Amino acid sequence: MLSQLLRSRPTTRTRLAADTGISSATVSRAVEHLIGSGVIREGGEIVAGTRGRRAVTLDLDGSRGVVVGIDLGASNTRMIVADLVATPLASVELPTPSELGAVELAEALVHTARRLCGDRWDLLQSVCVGLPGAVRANGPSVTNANNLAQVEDPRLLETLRARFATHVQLVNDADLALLGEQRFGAATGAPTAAILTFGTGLGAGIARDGVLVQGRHGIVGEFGQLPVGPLGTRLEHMVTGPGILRRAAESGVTMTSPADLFVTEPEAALAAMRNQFDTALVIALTAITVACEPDVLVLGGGLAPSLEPDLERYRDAIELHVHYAPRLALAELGAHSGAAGAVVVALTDCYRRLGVADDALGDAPVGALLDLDRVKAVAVPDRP
Amino acid sequence: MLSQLLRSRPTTRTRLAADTGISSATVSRAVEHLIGSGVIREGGEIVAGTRGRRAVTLDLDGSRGVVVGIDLGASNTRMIVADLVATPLASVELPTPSELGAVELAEALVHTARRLCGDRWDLLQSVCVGLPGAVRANGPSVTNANNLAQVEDPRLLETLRARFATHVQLVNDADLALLGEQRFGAATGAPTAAILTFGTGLGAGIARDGVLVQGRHGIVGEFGQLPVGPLGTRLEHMVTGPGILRRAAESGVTMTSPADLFVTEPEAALAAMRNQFDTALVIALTAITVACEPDVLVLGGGLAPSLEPDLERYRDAIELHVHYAPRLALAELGAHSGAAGAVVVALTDCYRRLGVADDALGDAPVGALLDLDRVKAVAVPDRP
DNA sequence: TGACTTTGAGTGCATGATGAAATCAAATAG
DNA sequence: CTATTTGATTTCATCATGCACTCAAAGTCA
Repeated sequence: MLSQLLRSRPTTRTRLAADTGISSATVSRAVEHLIGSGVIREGGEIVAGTRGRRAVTLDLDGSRGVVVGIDLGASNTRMIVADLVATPLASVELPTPSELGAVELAEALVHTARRLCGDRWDLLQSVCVGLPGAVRANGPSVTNANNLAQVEDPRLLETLRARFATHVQLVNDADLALLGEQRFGAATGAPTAAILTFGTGLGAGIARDGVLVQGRHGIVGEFGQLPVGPLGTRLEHMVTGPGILRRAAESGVTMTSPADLFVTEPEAALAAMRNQFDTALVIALTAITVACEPDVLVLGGGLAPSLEPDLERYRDAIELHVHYAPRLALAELGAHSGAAGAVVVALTDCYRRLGVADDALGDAPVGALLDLDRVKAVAVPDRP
Repeated sequence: MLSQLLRSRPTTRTRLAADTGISSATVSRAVEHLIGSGVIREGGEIVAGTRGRRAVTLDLDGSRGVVVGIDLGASNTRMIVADLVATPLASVELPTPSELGAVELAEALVHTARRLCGDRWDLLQSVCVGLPGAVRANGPSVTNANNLAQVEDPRLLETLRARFATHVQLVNDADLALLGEQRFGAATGAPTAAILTFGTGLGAGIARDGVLVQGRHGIVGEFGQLPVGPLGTRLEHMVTGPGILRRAAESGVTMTSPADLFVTEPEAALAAMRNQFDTALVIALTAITVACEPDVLVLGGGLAPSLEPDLERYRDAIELHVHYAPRLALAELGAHSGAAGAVVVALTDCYRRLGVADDALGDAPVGALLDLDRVKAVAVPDRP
């Protein structure tokens, strides 16, 4: 019932009846009940040019609660506060206080969230935090967080839960970025999609039928660990910044930034390195393709924009190997995809508690597009 | 309702009521209806030593229909006829008539099935055929069937459907082998599992939460196509029979069978080849692990038994790379896993039509274990 | 052996959800 | 201003459900 409302929001009683196959009588009664309990709200009437009585639009009452989405990156942290229909209310971007321990870090996050929420703090329904590590289902606990070790400390989650006093979920940051792009960015309309992020390490996320594929040990998507290079070099070291720079140094190539690899007319030594990069990248892309056959494969992270001119070439290479290639696309939300994805997860949590059927939770638009301009518009200064 | 019956078959009215939370009154009424329509049957009473009236056991009436599972391999074809509770009724193994065209091949299969079914032919409810190729969801059509090209001809499916006059499904053979092992073999109790089969080519199948992961283009699991070797050699060529023999010939190593690679004390040249094999295999295993994080990874196909002494070593290698490794297990059903999986798919199709909820279809035991001895016991000669 | 206890299965009745059809409401077309 | 169209609500009959009770069939114990 609510499920269909989410799918085609905003809608009307008549459309709900038609879409669900439930009789209009029952729909009316159910809607009456939902309005009574404050979940749904009647909106303005449609200005339709047709004859007959005008339908009353129905929508979730977004103002009944807020959620917080946090992307806790190795260097920067982004946070978005949104209402229950995904309207961004406030956002902030600040350097991650990586010098802090787990408890202090958690308290700093809560403090910032409190500032962003303002007088809506009491309406907080759910919080999701993305972090650069593997999230195991037991607890959950975090492992493999090489770039921000303190998030492996279980007291981080304990403190967050205690101070936020609501549901708090931890999720891998690449998974969140994928969710963000799926709902608001490059992978909209692609229920099965994957992402590959070139950050400090190589991250990947997979979603099938609108649901994240998250193993119990959180290692789904760790394609960076594949020992595909000569001497068992990990794939990760061949396509991410630090690895590229190290390999350049070993080969005696001067390189100030990994982006140098993508100049249009490279010298021989650089071209050889670029070749190795391409080979490794195609392996990663092919591996993801055969792992889940995504409709769209999103490329994100700092290096991704440099790859734009060659997307078609990569796509052809994949197709050559497996006779199919997903659409390759650059991340559209950029640095905000993680926090946007965190908002999606937090909203999904809210919707589940409202009784929305599981199969509808993964469905395409949770609501208004979370548009970037608006996120920026509601940005507040780092320190008050 | 039926769903729970499948989960704990055979059961009683009282247990059904307890398990589902539905009142015993409703359960009684529903069971009455199901018995009336012939789906369910009352069995012998439980001999329980407890006081009180004895419960009447309920079970699916398996004799109301039969299904046919076919594994159409490049060299051999296996077929199992089973009743609706997965009791094997007849089986046969015969060389694949690969010289035939698509239509003739289909008719030969139907002919054999007819012979196996005997007077139960009219009870045929569903047929599933496994074949060595990628099955696309549109149609479905078949691609990448290098080892049995005629199955790509759409007339194969047309003819099968026309002659069988029931539902006929085509599924990738590795996927079926996985299903077979999941229900009856090495991966029982592991709802998310994967298989890697070393046949003429390298096949793989993935199931998550008891459901096969089948992309629309059927290329999920094509890890054999990863270009991980030197000069872009495909993974497949480094771990399967033909590739091994060719590489041996190139290196000047005499090898009569790929199994020679696994002798205990190899010469230097052979050891080097074995090393390459191991490296490639670990890449494949790691790729599957990060693709879906299976609880069990089953190894099947002709070469699999040779790997037994080294399973622990491979497992350690995976764990080294991604800090988690699935249990590695050899296929238990051997050559029968594909046909057994085909029976599972055909049964699932029947159950779905009976109205069993989707989430119960993937649940562990569809019924009596399809035990191998019994399959062999009901084997009929190749030609009558 | 026969009354009692225990457990399973079926039945009467009240309840509540549902949908078809009728009714009320609000708009436009002519 | 009336007819028509479309949306929302109400009426009423139907049906599935669960509670409580009864019937059935077994063992227990005096």
